[in-house]
Order: sequence, then structure tokens, then C-alpha cells
Amino acid sequence: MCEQCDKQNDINEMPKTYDPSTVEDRIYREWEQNGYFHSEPNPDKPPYCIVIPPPNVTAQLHIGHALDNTLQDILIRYKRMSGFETLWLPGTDHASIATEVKVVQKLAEQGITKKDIGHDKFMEYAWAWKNEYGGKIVSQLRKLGSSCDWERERFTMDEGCSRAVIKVFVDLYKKGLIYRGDRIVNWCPCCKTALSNAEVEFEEQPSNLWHVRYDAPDKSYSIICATTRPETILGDTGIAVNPNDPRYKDIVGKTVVVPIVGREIPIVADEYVEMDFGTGAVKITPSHDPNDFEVGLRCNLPQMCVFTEDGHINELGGKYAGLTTTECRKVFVDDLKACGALVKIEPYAHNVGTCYRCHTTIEPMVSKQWFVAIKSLAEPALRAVEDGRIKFVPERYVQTYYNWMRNIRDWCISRQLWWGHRIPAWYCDDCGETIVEETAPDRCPKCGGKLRQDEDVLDTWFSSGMWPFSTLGWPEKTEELKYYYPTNVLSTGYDLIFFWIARMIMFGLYAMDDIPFHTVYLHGMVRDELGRKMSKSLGNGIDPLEVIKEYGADSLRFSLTSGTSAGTDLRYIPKKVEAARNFCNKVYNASRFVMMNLGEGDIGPIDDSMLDIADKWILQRLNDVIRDVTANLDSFDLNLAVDRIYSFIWTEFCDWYIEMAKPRLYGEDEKAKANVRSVLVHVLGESLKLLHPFMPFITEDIYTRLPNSEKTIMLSAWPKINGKYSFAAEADAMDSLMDMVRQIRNIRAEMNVPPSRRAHTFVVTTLENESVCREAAPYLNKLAGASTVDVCFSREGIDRNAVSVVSKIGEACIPMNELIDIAKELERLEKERKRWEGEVARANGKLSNQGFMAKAPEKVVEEERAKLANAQEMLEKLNARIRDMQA
RNA sequence: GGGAGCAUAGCUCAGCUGGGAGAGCAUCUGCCUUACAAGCAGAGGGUCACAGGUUCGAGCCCUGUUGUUCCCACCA
Repeated sequence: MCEQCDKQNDINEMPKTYDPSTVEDRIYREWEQNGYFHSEPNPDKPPYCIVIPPPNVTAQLHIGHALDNTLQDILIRYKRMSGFETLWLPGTDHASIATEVKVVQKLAEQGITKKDIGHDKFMEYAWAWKNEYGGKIVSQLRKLGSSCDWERERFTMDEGCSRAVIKVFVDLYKKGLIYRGDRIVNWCPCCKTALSNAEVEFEEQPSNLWHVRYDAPDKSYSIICATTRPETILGDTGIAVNPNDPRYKDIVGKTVVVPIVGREIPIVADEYVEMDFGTGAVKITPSHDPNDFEVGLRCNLPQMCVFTEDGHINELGGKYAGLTTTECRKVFVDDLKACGALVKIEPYAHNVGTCYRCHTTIEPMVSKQWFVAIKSLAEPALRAVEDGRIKFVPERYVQTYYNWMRNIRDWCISRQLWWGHRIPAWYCDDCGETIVEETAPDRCPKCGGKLRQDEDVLDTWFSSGMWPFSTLGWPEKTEELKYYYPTNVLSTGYDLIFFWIARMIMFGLYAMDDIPFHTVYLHGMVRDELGRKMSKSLGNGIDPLEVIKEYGADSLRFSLTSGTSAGTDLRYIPKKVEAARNFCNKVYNASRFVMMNLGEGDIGPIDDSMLDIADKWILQRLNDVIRDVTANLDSFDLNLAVDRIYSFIWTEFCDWYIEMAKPRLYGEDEKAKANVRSVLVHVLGESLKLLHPFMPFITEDIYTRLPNSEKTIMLSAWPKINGKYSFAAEADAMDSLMDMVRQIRNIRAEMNVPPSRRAHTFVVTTLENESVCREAAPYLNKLAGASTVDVCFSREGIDRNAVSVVSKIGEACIPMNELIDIAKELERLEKERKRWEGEVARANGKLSNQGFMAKAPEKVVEEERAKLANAQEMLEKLNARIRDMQA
């Protein structure tokens, strides 16, 4: 151990397995303390900004947060390394209703109600809650490795954000885009507040259609209506039929009597009623059904609210007053039955709206609420996506967005809650004046009377809709706003398109006159191993912190990004985390190997004149992987990027290059040794950089220990393709050599030749490929069990019954007649021949197809010709070999 | 009632604008080869849901069918 820091510098002390728990917290602390996450407007660099979807202050980090923040951190780290002035702006959401529900619950446990303690005391409790839990989620985000600029952390109810909220409200009001009125709203009897349409979740529940007869006052006629909510009969103020319905022509305009209640109500005609559904007659309860509300307005039916705000029947319900709506339904149906008005009960599945926070059945009710007249905000927001200023990844989600935006209805923004932004409206009790201002007025400007502020708060999504600019300082004209706005990417789950994304686009365009972000990057929901949603009731939730504790944040991040594509749901599979952990270990051990072989002196730059075929191959492949990973990140194909760097490191670097480096590392040639060290360090370093956005901790841990590295990988430059290392021909030859190695291994395995048994190997080649084959000799030795390698130009003198494999650069012959079964070898060669015959036939088929020759691009035809030539050559060699053996 | 997605190896899933089917896990066979057994080497395993169509060429594009998931919607 180093005495200054707790790093382990002595290779021999490095344990054989990687233990993330010993490095992650330390590294994160160093990053944060050194200010690496901090960003300032910088005219010398292009900006790159992402605002975090602020987690609720009530939240515990769940696996969805882990996914969301991993994806953002990948983008942020990539861009930071690519030379952008990168800001990831963090914060939390006060989550008005969600938090209030929790605080109320907690108080209830102590036997306290909101009413008992009153508004101000309740707010104290709520702030205490916020301070306790708001800090928790933020520290959990750190565990993930999120490189947020914590110096800029914000909260939706902090002073600046609140100012933005109030300003937008007042501004919209003065432009007539916010109004107050009696409308039918979704009422949650449990939370005792109105909700917006977006906050109602529908679930199909088995229920009944109750067919109820309404008689004429003199019983001369009657009409039957079906209802799914018989208790609302108490509030019926009319019966509607279709104006064109001949069945009811004669009684439109007449009245019927509401059973039990005894009230006389009119029969009206309205186009809303479908003639062929049910009986073609609908009971109208304007106060408790959105459609009935509209019908009531059109037909001048009075409103009659019969429910209390906590889901009971009110005094207008007569003898039913005081019952809950559910109790009332039962009793009322019994009474209907008793008096003979109940004609029929028919089982019926029907969609019931429930509160998205407490899942209580929503009661539509008329009440006085604040609304945003949404159309004029929605139109520009629609256009911004239609004309491509804002892009969705994956693109198909624009359909969802369009559909919602085009059918959008006025947004109910007032909530009968205490925790949130208080509505900046004051009422004068003397003259009835309403004043909407940013700062509280002292007295009524009209009559000088006393004012009282509206008691309601705003929908929590009203404030989160301003997040991209309220956090950057708006309404002040800050440098930050000028520099970072519009932000670049907004990443979140597809479930937030309506709640949040749509609102941010509308408010951004309204307040800033510009889009809030260029790209919406959407991900899916994380499900459990069986594909079920994670939920408390199922108990199938995964605690990311537990996973991090056991496997490390890097493993969790990798498992969430690999093999999943944007916008689609993914399953959390424990085995995948294990695989990711194994990869960490692989990376760690590859690095341990490199460091064990650094030798005494300094590691110098690569001497290009000394590169051998393996070096050139890996440097070419490094260029390839840099090109691919960069392109994948640019197109948001993070899964492709991470899988690409994974296979480069594991397969190409570890399985092949490191093995090929060994002969030189363990050899006598000091110059060659020094150079292969330089290549190893270079390729490893660049690989770590490519991997860093995905696995920040292990890459930092290793990178900073490499010779000549910078102080941190997270501020190092993103790898660039090096034009010097363009070695197509050598890479080709290397592939051929690798093919030869694989074939020899295959034979040895099939014939059960023990690895310890080395074999004399002849490589029969051409003058043209001679030097490549000579270079290949040590590799055949190391990788293919060769004892000695002779390069020659003919098979003369080699045992006729030698096993042989053919590859592009030559034919490897291994005399092991005493080991092998000749018949078996012939069988194997036959199999090979068949394969190549098939290939020749396939290529020939294409090339003799006139359509193909005429229409396929020249490049494809060329490739096909090359394949054919190669296949023919292989076939020839194989045929010769088989003839030889049979002779 | 509208809209969208998915159907590829035993399992979980990749597969960019159409050009010889991939990964991880699992299975089988050898290996403790001085970075790694959380490893190495090798192997087996797929009518790319079904039926048509377009094309020189289709897992990919078009039409339809079946199964499945999700979103939206006021049918009492």
C-alpha cells in the first residue's frame, strides 16, 4: 500500500479479483472534491447540458432511477471527454401530492391529522421530511457514479424555481391563458383534491349494469336507463335520449320521477346518446360525470352535487346522507329492488378511474378549480416536434406525443393540498375582486378591503414543466441560461411523455420562446426476471444499493445498458449482473497482467518501425472499435457501444493480443520487449477510455495506475482514430493466421491431444506470404501447441499422413500419425471440403445470376468475386490434401 | 373504439439505411497453460411466429393472419 494514499501500487499486492467496494466511494469522493463535475459557461468550448429528471423527495433510489441515471451519465461522460463544456444539472422534486400523502400517513401513525395542526405546522413537518429524505436520494445517486454538478443542485420549491413558477402563472393569467371556474374534475376522495386527467389511471373492474325504470308522474309511460353507478341517481337532473330515436319521440320534453328520490326530471334530446347502446336512454347526472356535465350545459339541466369531498353522500342525499359512495350503492340498489324500479342487473366490465397516487376510485365532481387554457400552448409544442427541432429517440414515440397533444384538454392545475407552490391569487371578501400578482398585495386595490390568498397549491407537474429553465436561473437573464439553454438531451422513461416532457416543451416555448432540449431520449421500464412490473405488493423490487454493495456500481450499470435497446422494457436478470462482474474482473486482470510486465524502465512511445503483425492487427482493431463506439454513442445506441467495447477488450485484446504479446514479453529481445509493453499500455489505456462512460470506477482505478496517464480518466481526451495505424492488409493476414490457429486447436481438441503434447508444425506457403508466416511462427508456438515451426514452399518431405489445415496465408501441417486416426482425419477434411464447395456454389450462383450482375452495386459484386476466388483456392488445396492422404 | 410495440438458439435479448444468422447465460468435451477457474480452449444448438407480395437478393420493406404486451379514449 502507498502510505500517502490508500492505493495499492505494488503489483504483487494486487489481489487476483477486483473488489469494487474498496475503490468506488474513494474515487467518487476524489472526483467530487476536485471539482471535476463542475461546469461553468465557457466560450471556448461548445456546451452540453442535461437536466436530471428530479427524483421525488419521497423517493428511495429504485432500479428505474439506476437505469435513467446510468444512461445520462454515459452521455455526459462521453461528451465531457469529447471536449464539451458539460453540465449535468441535478436536483429533486417536491412532488406535491406524493409527499403530502406520505407526510399525512406519518402523522396519522402518531394520531395527528392535518386539521389538528393546521397549515403552518403541517408545512414544518413537510419541510422536515424533505430535508431528511431529499438528501438521501441524492447520496444514493452518487453511489451510482453520477457525475452531476452538485454545486448546482436545485429543488423545485427553492426560491428561484418558485419565482419561475409564480411568474409563469401570473403571466399566463394576465394573458387569459389561466382561468378559474366550476368544471367537472377528477376528484380523489382519499387525497381530497382535484387531479388532472393525466393523473388518473384506468383499470378495468368487473361491475354491473343496473337497469332502472323511471316512471311518468302519472305512470302513463316509463323509461329504462342503464347505469354503472346507481348511487349517482341521487344527483340525476334529467334523462337524455337521441333526438332521432323514434322510441322516445313522444315523451321528449315530458318528465319522469327519479325512483326513491321522488324528484321530477325532464326528458331531453341530445346527440351524445347512442341509440343502439343499452336502452338508448341515459340518466344525466351533471355534477358527477364528465359527459353528463356537457349534456347538462347543452340542455339546461341543473347541477346537483350529492357527494362530499371525502367520498360520502351529502345532505342532498336525504336518508343516504353520511354513507360512503360504496355503501350507498349497496343500500340504494336494495331499495330500488324493493320498490320495483330495478329492472335487471347485467354483469359488466368497466373502466374505473383511480388516483395515480393512492389508487382510490376517482369520483368526477364539479368544483371550482384553476385551469390552463392549453390549446395555444400545445400548438407551438406540436410544431416543434413535427418540424424536427425536437427529436425523439426512438422516433416512434412522436406518435404518442402527437396523439396526446392533438387531443389535449384544459389542464386542471389547482390541488387542494398544502405542500406545493401556493397559487398567487388573492380574493377580496368585501367586493369579490380577484387579484393575481407575483408579490402579495396588502389590500384590495379596488375597495381597500382585506384580502385572503387562495388556499390551493399548484400541480407538481406545473413546476417540473419549467425545470430546464428555472434551474438555469430564469427569469433572471443569467449567463447559464444563455450558454446552456436549450439543453441537449432529456432522458427519461416513456411513461413521462405526458406528465413531464409535453409540459416542458410547452412551457419552454412559452417562457423562453425556444425549445427546452434538442433530443428526447426515452428508455423503457425495468421489470423483474419474469417480466412483471416491479411493485411493492409483489415484493419483487430490486434494491440497486444492495446490488451495488455486492457487485459494484459498474456491474449494475453494465448489466442495465448491455443488450437492451432504447425505448423498450428490459428485465433485471441477476445472472447478467454476475456476467458484468466477471467482465470487471477480466478488465482488472488484463490490467494486472500489463502492469506486472512493465519492467523497470519508463514506458516510451511506440516505435512504429518495430511493429509486428500482431501489433499492427491490434492497432487496426483499436481504430475500428474507436470508430464504432463513437458512432454508436452519437446515435444513442448505447447498448451497441457497450457490447462493442466489451468484445474488443475480452476477445480481441485479452484472448488474442495479450497472448500474442507473451512470447516477446518473456523473450530476450529487450527492444522488442519494450515496444510490446508500449503497445499494451497504449491499447489498454485507450480501451479504458472507451469503457469509462459505462464503467467509470474500475476504469478510473486502473487508468490512473498506468504509466504516463493523466490525473483522471474522466477528463482525458476521448480516443481518436489514428491514421498512422491503418493496417488493412496486415489485419487481414492476422485474421488468416487466427483462423489457422483455431483450426489447429479444433483438431487437437477433437483428437484429444493434450495441451502439453507439442507438435512439430510445417507451414507450407508461397513466396508472397513467406514473411508473414515467419512472423506467425512464435504465435503458432504459443497458441496452437507447436513445438517448432518450419516454413517451406512444398509438402515434400512432410509425412503424408500429417494433419493439415488450410488458410489464406498457407497450409499448416502437423505430423502426428501416431496420434490420430487417419479415417477420422479424412472425414474431417471431407467436412471442410463440403463447406468450401458450398461456398463456391453460393458465390457462383450469385455471380452467374444476370439480375445480380446487372443490378447489384459494383462493390457487392467485387466482394462476391473475391469470396469466390478465395473459396476456390481453399477448395483446391483441400482436394490436393485429400488426394494425398488417400494415396 | 383508436394507436404503438413485440414474436430470432433451451433462457434473456442484440441485429445500423435489405448483401453469407449474433451475444450473454445454460448445455456438452478437454484443460488449475506463471493476468484472470468470476478463467482458457473446443463443440452442439435457429424454416428469424404464419401466409402471401416487392426485389437480382428479405430477419430487415409491403399486405394479411395468429399470439402477446403497452398506451390513449366519455359510450351510460
